[in-house]
Amino acid sequence: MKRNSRLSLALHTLGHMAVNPRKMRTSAEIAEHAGTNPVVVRRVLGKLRQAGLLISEKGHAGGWQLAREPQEITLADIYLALDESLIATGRTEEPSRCSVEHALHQKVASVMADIEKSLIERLASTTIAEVGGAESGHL
Amino acid sequence: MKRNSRLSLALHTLGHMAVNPRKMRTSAEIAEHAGTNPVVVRRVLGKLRQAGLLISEKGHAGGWQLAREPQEITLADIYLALDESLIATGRTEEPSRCSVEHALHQKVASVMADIEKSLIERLASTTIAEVGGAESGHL
DNA sequence: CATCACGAAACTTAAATAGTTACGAGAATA
DNA sequence: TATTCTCGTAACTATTTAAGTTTCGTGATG
Ligand code: FES
Ligand code: FES
Repeated sequence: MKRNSRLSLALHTLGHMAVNPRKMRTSAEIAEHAGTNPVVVRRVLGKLRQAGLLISEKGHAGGWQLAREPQEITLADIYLALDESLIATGRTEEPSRCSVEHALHQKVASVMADIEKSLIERLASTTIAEVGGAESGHL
Repeated sequence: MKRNSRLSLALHTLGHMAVNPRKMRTSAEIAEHAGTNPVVVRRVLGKLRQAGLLISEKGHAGGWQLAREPQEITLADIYLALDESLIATGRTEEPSRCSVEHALHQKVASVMADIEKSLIERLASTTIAEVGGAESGHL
């Protein structure tokens, strides 16, 4: 697994959960499907839990589950829960003494903000129920 | 200097060039202003030269210069010349056997493609002449 | 022909991310 | 109550990517 895999992992996992929302999944199971490590899974899903998308329980019958109906969870919810903006705008800049740099940064930051907003709108139009759709896979 | 600084460096440099298009700048001068290394500057500007935005010349009076008028160079030109998509869509995926993953990837890739197109349109609406604008800075 | 600048290759350093190990806490089961 | 299962978290290692550096060759100028 490579870079920026957190979003992929989250989307994939919740896509499967949408197919079978009642099933309790352990991080070990999920990790095996995703070809990664249980701890990595817990790290990523932990953020989704913080955002109120997932519920986790400890102990014997423990594991992970959707916190609400699949129709009520959009791709934007997942994207925002991870707060790792795909739109990388250079970096956080200190106040530059150079006016050209400053003007540029203003312009680019403004464009990027619009673009991210538009990205979120697009993602918000699809739920995990739709994308997990007609599926009877092995997870 | 950190990550994804190539675009920043390119924009900043061309912004200054737009203010004073006749001046020949050496990579050493540019590097000093940008707080980086001449070789890094040549690497980045080299891509802009390949894209036909800049001209470089060797020798005594050598250095870098705009290949055309500042009014004819947009931020999109620069972005595209570097071809380092800010929109990181997970990664190049091998054909996945998992239909959920496949559906997800299709959806996300489609959204990302739209978003990038829209980003380029936005960037194309500003030229470096505009952003370098009313400037008499020290470069 | 000496100098200056780019071009490019090779290498080193630094940062970010994923992966791993390890252990504690809570919940169900026996 | 003891055992077992699973999450939560911290600390560490490994991998990957980008930036920075060194070095040498080439062409142009004076
Ligand atoms: S991974 Fe999507 S199915 Fe097992
Ligand atoms: S850096 Fe923009 S002015 Fe020197």
